[in-house]
Amino acid sequence: MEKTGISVEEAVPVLKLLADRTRLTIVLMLHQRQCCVCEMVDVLGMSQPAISQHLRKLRDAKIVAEDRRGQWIYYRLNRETTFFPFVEYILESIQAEETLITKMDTAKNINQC
Amino acid sequence: MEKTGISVEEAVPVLKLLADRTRLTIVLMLHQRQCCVCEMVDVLGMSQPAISQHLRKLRDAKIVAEDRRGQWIYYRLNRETTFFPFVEYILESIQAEETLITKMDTAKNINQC
DNA sequence: TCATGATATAAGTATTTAATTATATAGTTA
DNA sequence: TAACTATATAATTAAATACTTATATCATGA
Repeated sequence: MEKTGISVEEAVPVLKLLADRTRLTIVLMLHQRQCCVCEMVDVLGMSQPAISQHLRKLRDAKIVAEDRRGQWIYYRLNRETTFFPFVEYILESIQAEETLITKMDTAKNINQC
Repeated sequence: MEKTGISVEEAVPVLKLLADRTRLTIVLMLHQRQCCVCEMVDVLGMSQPAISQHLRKLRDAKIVAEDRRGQWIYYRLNRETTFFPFVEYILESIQAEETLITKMDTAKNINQC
């Protein structure tokens, strides 16, 4: 059992951000592959501002990072933090619903991003 | 990397409960050994009702369990849940402050529980 | 049985949070 | 440059949350 060894102070804000169904699903999606916002909107069936606001929190906390490519902004997990192994293990402990991948593929086809 | 394989629905409420400094410290204490409420009050320097209310939430979610022994109620981690391995790994990923164990010992001496 | 100590519950409150709607910004293409 | 698409931000609001203080419960021991 490998330890990531982060402090309570470091762990709490990370756990807070993962402890929301919408954000947890977002990071689970990003654990599969990078995604642009429109895909998340489709998959999660939620308003675009809601998704953007969740992404801002995740970005501020450095859990995710963005890459702009033309019109689209692709999000990905930020692997450059001390707590990334902690986040990664949590994500790997969670079984994404079967439908998540299906929905991600569908979203990718609907949007041309 | 062994997977605990819990669902998003199962993970979110567990993460919500762990995503609080006080509760996370409580479960970190219980990961060391069982404790009674008065020890937690001492270690965390918080009011007894505040601790009791956190414990109720943790108990309702089956993250912890209680054993009454006379006047004292000892709490411990509840190992009988599907999500226990998930909780355990999170706790093992977090370095408890050096002072925590010291404080736990001191509390144990101050109270006769 | 009465006083005491340990813990739980209730009621109230201030803060945080996650949504919504409306609007702004920024890149793309005609 | 104008229209369009993708994304972000702002303002607002309802709900959830983590305390506080006051009180109740429950076991123990005089």
